[in-house]
Formats: sequence, structure tokens, C-alpha cells
Amino acid sequence: MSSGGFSPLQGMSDIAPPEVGLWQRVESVARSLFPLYGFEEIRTPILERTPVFTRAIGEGTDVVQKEMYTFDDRGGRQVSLRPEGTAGVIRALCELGPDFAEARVFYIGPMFRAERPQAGRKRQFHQIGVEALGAPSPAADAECIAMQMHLVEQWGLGGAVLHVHTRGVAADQAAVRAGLIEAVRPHLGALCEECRRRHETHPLRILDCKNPGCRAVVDTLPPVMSFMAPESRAYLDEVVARLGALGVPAQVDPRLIRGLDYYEHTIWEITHAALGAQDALAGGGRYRIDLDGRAVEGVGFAMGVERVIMALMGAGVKVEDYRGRPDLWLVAVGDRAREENLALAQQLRRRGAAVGLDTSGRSVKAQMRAANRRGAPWVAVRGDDELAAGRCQLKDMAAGAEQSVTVGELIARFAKA
RNA sequence: GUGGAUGUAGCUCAGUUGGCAGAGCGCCAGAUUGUGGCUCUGGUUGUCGCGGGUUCGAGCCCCGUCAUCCACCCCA
Repeated sequence: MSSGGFSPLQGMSDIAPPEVGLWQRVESVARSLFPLYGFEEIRTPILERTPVFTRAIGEGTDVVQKEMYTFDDRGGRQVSLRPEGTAGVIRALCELGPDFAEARVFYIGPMFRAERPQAGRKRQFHQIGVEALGAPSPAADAECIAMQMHLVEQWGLGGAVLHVHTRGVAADQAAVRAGLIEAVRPHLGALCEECRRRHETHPLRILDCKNPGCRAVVDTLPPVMSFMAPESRAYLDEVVARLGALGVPAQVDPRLIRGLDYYEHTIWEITHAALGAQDALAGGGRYRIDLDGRAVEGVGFAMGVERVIMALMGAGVKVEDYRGRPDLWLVAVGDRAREENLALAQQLRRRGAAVGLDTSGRSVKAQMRAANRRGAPWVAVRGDDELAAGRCQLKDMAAGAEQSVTVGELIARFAKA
């Protein structure tokens, strides 16, 4: 049911139980895996001065031109909600100085793009990303990709496919552009209207057009890499070879392109069949970002958490399995037991046990039902008789069997600390 | 930004040519005075997304608006 005039903005969602449990698992698996590769967490502001993004991502990109949430703050500064993580993280690392020239960091948090929502696309969405600074090195790229595939594996997500390609260096990009424009020119008539229009402006876009006519033309074109310098092709070959040595199968995909300007050399994408039209689970690449005259080089990736969750659910994961369960549930018969149970619950919780109880004085039956609903494996029932004896009835909910235990025994049994 | 579909109970959804607002599940209670799940019985739940219009009468028709879903563009 909607909450009237207070419903969330378009493309903004609440993440609540039970699915939030799956989110927590996805995040905690990432948090414990990245340190194995020497990556530490960094948390940067969600709001930045607009040029931080426009300069790094590229003035002409769609993300900057039509998808950023940009406005003037109270001091009249032009600010934007971050549309991706890399630009802000690089900005932050620069502020930290030269010690961070070889920084390895990861981040987890919300990003914002004012697009029309659809499957796997929100206006506020969430990314898990990493950045590894350093000069171009096929080994560094392969290590980064291998870590990412390791993470996918740790999530238990089968069926993810890694596609790799290269953008080459800046000189290659100009050569690719010019070469592609010439190669496509004889086939202009076979292209869709959209591709004809962008032939001169965004020739790379023709490569990933979904129109069948355009795909047929693209299949006849020389590979993009043929326009690049031999060194650039060798770089990609080396990345693929290193991945192979690490047991990570990579598929070189000549149609793969990336929309952000800062990419250079290796680019990649991980897709998953369970996702529908937006089938990219993650994207990454090597980049070179100029900030205030200094060039920062590095490699990194971003994974869409919403899409990871979708893929996991598509693979049969049930969110209910990730809901927290109490270790014990306390049931009270009468007002005195109800008061005593609250104190007992507190005592147990201080010693690390997850304890549930009903404080509203409902019937025993209703309290038992609540315990069952929350999946409590054990229930302790106390009334006046048990209070007087310092005992309680401990019930095994799966077996249905009940035994009388002292309160001391109960605490010893459920205390974890 | 463009195109299509949808919006009715907590959830999933019926609702005929415009004529009393429905089902299943859930929830609550009882069968069982202090014991859950299974069964049976009874009960509860509505701004029909919101705002206008047409009509004797609108959940249904018309206009607007908000949101959701799907696709395009683009991206994670």
C-alpha cells in the first residue's frame, strides 16, 4: 500500500527485512574477501563538487550529460550526488598524498543516476567497487579480475561470464575511431537510423547496437584491436594469459565498449543470464584520470548490488534463509513472569544470546505462535510455579519435547560469552 | 528523455453491459483455563494510488497526476 504523499521518489527503494539479510551477506562476504588481497575500505562523501565527476567521467558522456543529480547547495556551489564511485575515490586518494600512490581500496555504498527505472536499474542503486592505483601492468589487471571472480564464486553465484576487451591507450582510441568510421562507411545503408546518425560522432556505439542489421554489419568489420598499436594488443593478450594461469576463463569480446571516458587498456564486464535486458552484473577497467594536472593511473571495478541480489535469487536463493533467528524465546504466564522474563532476556543478551520475547501480555498460545513464526529453536516457559522454584520449562520446538531446567542451567546453555 | 503495461484488504489477485466491495493466503480468537507447527470453526482487514470530469449512479468510461513493472537510450 502506498503511503500517500510520502511515498518514495521514483527509483528509490527501501531495503527492509527479509531481503536486507541477503544484502548483509553479500556485503559481509565482500568485506572479508578484499583484505585477503590487501584492499582496505574507504568511505567518501556521497555529495561532491560537480567537476569531480564531469572531469573524470567526461563532459560528453551520457552519465554526465543527462543522468547526474546536480544542484546548487546553500552556499551556491554546484554539487552532484555521485553517479559512480571511482571519481570520488581517486579524488580522496589524491588528498591523502604520495603515500597512497599504490593504494588498494574498496568501497560499498549508494550511487545516483536520474534514469528511468527498469529491471536491475534504480535511481539510487548500490555498488561494491575497488580501485588499485599504479602504472599499467597486465598482472595487476589480471589480479583485480581474479579477485572479482573469486568474490562472485564466494557468493555462490554460478553462471557468471567474464568478457574482456581493450580500449588501448589514448593514441589508439583516435586511430580506432578514424578506422571504424572508414570501415563502416560502405555499409551505412544497412545500419539503423540511430547508428547512421552517430556514425561520425560515436562510431564505437555501433558495435553494441542490438539491431540485427547493424550486428550483421559489425560482424564483417575488422576487429577494433586491428586499429591499435601492437603493444596494446600484446597488453590484452598478456592479461588473458595471466587470467588463464590463475584458472579464470576469459572471453575476449570485440563488441565490448565502455561509456566512461577515463578507461584505458583493459576493460571488462561480467554478465549473468538471470538478469534480463540489463545483464551486466559488474563492469571494470584500467583507467587514467587527470585531476588538477596530475594523472592518476589504476585499475578497478564496480558491481551492482541490486543485480547481484537478482542473480542470486534467480539462482534459487531464498531471502528467508538469511533472516536472523533467535536462539531462544521466552514465554511468560502472568505479569510477574513477564517482568522477570525481560530481566532474564537482558542477562542472556549481555552474554551473547539472541533472545526474543513478547512484552504485551498476550496468551501463552499467542506467544508460542510468535516464537514459532520467528523460527526460535527453543522456548522457555515460566509461570508462578517455575518462578518460585527458580526453574523454567525448556521446549525443543522441532521435537516438541519439554524438560524442566533451572534458570542457571538455562543461562549456561545459551550464553555464548 | 521515448514507448508499452499495471495500480482493488497486510500479500497474491478476481471483479461481467456502469448498479450493495470479493477470493485465497496471512492475521486474530476458539476447539485445547499454561504450549507453536497440522486440522476444524468463527472473526478481522478497504481513501478501489491520488485529483478532477461524465453520469441518477463510477473499481469499471474520460482527462490529469504519482508510483510500479517491462523495453529503448545508456549503464552497475
